[in-house]
Amino acid sequence: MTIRRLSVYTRCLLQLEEDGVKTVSSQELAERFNLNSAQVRKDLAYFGEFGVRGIGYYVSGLKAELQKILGLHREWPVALVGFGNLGSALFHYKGFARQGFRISAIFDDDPAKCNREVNGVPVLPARELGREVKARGIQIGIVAVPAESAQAVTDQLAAAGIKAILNFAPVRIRAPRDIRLKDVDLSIELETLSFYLAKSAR
Amino acid sequence: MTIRRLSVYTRCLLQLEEDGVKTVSSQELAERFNLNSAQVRKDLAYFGEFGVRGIGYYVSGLKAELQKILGLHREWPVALVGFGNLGSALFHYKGFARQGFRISAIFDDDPAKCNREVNGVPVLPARELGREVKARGIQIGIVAVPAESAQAVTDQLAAAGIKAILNFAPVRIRAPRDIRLKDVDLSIELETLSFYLAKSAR
DNA sequence: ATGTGCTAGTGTTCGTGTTCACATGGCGCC
DNA sequence: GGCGCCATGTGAACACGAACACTAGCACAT
Repeated sequence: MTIRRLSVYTRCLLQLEEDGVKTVSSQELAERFNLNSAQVRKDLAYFGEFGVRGIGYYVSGLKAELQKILGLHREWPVALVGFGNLGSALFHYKGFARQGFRISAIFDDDPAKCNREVNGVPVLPARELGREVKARGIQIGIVAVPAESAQAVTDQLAAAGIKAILNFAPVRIRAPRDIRLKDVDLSIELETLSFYLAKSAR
Repeated sequence: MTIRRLSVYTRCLLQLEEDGVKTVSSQELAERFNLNSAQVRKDLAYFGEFGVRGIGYYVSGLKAELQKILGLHREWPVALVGFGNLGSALFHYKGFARQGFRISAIFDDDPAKCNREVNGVPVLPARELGREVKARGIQIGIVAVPAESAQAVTDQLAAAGIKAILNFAPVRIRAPRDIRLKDVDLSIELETLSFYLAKSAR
């Protein structure tokens, strides 16, 4: 099953709740994402019977269920490694906090950036990574360093006992099997776009 | 067919070429991405017979073919809208330039950021978007503005005749059917990670 | 209390994408 | 020049996810 869709639904439910909508049908949800209503129902029914026949789904109830499934009912402390352009963009990105991801420590090798606080979050030298990650019980790490240092950072995170890594560096990194690793390659997205442009120009 | 994989292959071939490797087999390629070798061959054979039986694929030849298929053999001028944290991160991101994507104009509504140049690229007020995009023949736009203004920016880009949009704003935006639209939602990626963490903690 | 309408849940069908296994065909060595 | 090697290319089997169409159940009106 595609977990991504659950995230999308959750996002949508948050919006609907803000707008004061009480119930929503699978049909309505489907239309917002060009999906099939049956698919929405299957996705949701997979985890339990959240809907009410004849009515639809109660927005706040469904939201709570999905958040629980996605593990968003709690706060996740996150370590951000790399505080360059991308790192600060991610740090200031509003979307993370809204879903319960709290960047609770930033690491960077540049001494000029270290040993100060940004919005109450400490920026620390990379050598303190292991200790801090353990001390703060951090399970998620975000890698936002240049390609060259991505593998070294990953190894450090792994050694510190992190459970999941979101990698923004444009290289394939290797991590122990028990660590969930997800790559976000910004230029791959652009490349698929250019493929379609090139094709239609052909 | 998943175009994403072609991008991934290309990335790998660039690396192999740098390392001085002349030929590569589908098996070797597959191992690098935990794929099936048959799948690699199918992906590649779909566009032509690039391999040599008994040998494998010539790295530089295959790279050139894939780049052509992906439209990476040429330069794509790109418009970047939004020059906040994320915008500058994207602007400085090395990966784009390497694949032929050249950000040739930046737009922002903040007058403090406008009417100057960054690394030779002009930062212009958003109201000039339409004119500049047309004048420069820009076909690809990157939306890196807050959620609130994403739709307005999209409409402007569409009116300016842009062909493809890469959207980083965490909202679903609507664009005319003939515009290729791709969303990158940074927190969805984190959410899938938290799903697996929450599951294994269960 | 009963019927009607609406929408969730679900077995089945359908299509796409992945894997398997084999035949095909260059290349080099004898 | 012929023969064997080895990796590609590809038809067939398979699996997974998406779409359809039907059934079940709740709410509200009569």
